[in-house]
Amino acid sequence: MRRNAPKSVIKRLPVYLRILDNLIRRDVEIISSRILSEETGFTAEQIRKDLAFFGAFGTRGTGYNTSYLREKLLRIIGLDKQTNLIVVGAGHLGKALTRYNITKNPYVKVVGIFDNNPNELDAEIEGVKVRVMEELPAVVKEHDVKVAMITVPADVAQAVVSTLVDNGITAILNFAPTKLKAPDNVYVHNADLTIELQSLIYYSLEEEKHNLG
Amino acid sequence: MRRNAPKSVIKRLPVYLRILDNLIRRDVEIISSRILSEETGFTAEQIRKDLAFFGAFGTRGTGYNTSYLREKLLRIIGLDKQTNLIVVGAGHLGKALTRYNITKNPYVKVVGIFDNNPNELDAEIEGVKVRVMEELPAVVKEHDVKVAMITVPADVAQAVVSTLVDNGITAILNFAPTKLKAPDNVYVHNADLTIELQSLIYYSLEEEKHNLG
DNA sequence: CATTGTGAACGGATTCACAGCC
DNA sequence: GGCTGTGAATCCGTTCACAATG
Repeated sequence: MRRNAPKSVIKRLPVYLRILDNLIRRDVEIISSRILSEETGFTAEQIRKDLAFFGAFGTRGTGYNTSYLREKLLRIIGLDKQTNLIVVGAGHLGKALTRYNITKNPYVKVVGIFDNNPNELDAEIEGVKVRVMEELPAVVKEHDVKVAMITVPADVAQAVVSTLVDNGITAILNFAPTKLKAPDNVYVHNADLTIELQSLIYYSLEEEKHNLG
Repeated sequence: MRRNAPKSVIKRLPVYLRILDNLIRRDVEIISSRILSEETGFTAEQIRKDLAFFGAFGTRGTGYNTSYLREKLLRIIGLDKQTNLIVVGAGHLGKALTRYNITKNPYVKVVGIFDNNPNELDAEIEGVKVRVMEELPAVVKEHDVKVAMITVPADVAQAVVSTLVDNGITAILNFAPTKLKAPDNVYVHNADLTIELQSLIYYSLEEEKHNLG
């Protein structure tokens, strides 16, 4: 196996994939790093370096075959086979995320939604029933789930993480506004909307200053 | 005015702010960078550098006064005065985000939600009525809105951006899975959940490999 | 003497410049 | 000739080490 891929590279791969999907839909068969650069906003060199990190996928003088590159990227990201995931927290955000990724992503399937609030129980979201936390281990086992999204309140998020880790989850997308502790062999990514929004406010004021000055 | 703050620093400020809020709630008056480091997972040096970028807020030998530092951070981020924002796209995600930030964030207020889907119109989310796009300019003007969140489908997102820019919006949080073009004096931040989820899948497989090997 | 604030060293990611190849 | 692939140079953020100071 090669050395670990930089995080920055991994975050760009899904962008390439999406653009390739669009290109293929429009029957474009070959694409250059320069055009990809225009579509993504990343530099052409950066795109070539990103792709070259995983292998030589292009043809010098010509460009990249869109279908071939797409296959490679699907493989690299792990989207060449079905990924099952669970959502913990069936509030508004949890429901929206469930609908979002079921409808937008053919490679990824939500196989369980969990919440201990009795108001949410037995609701069905896109055909997936909301279950109590006690049923989590069985669902995770049955569908060999490794990936979870957390949309519970901050004060219970850490307890949820422990449960997830105990049940063999290896990657967690955390929407709860709190720092989570997890073992080294579990990858936690924070997608904290409060932080995004507050940074945005900072930049809105920067722009305003700049536009005035 | 000082040089531009690195993006990485700006993304950490809201984290500090949240922890300070917690500390103040627990009547903690002084905090060291070492303790902040434990709470955030960032290194103590990094925290000191981040804060020092904006000024000398601490006391050598003692630490940082929590209330004082909180005030400073609120000021720096721009949360010392009310920020009004609008949400474009009243689908599940748009509604969830509206509820999320209204309930979680006292400094920030959603003053308008817009959608041209007649099914969504006249619905009320946390007391805010869903309006047609035609009403956007009036609402933006009335509440001096500079910040917008976009949760419309990818194929209409660029048109929405144009409308927003024309109406004086200077910062956009984009949840639509597409790259948006905007003038230099408008800050666009992509919060693309597809990308987050796909990167997560990559890491879940990395962890799995690592745990096996 | 504990802790901040900071110049210097380091490291990782991006950009440059060009060699390699169709 | 045109575009990929890549070593070298550069840039930028983090870490280190320590001087400054209440």
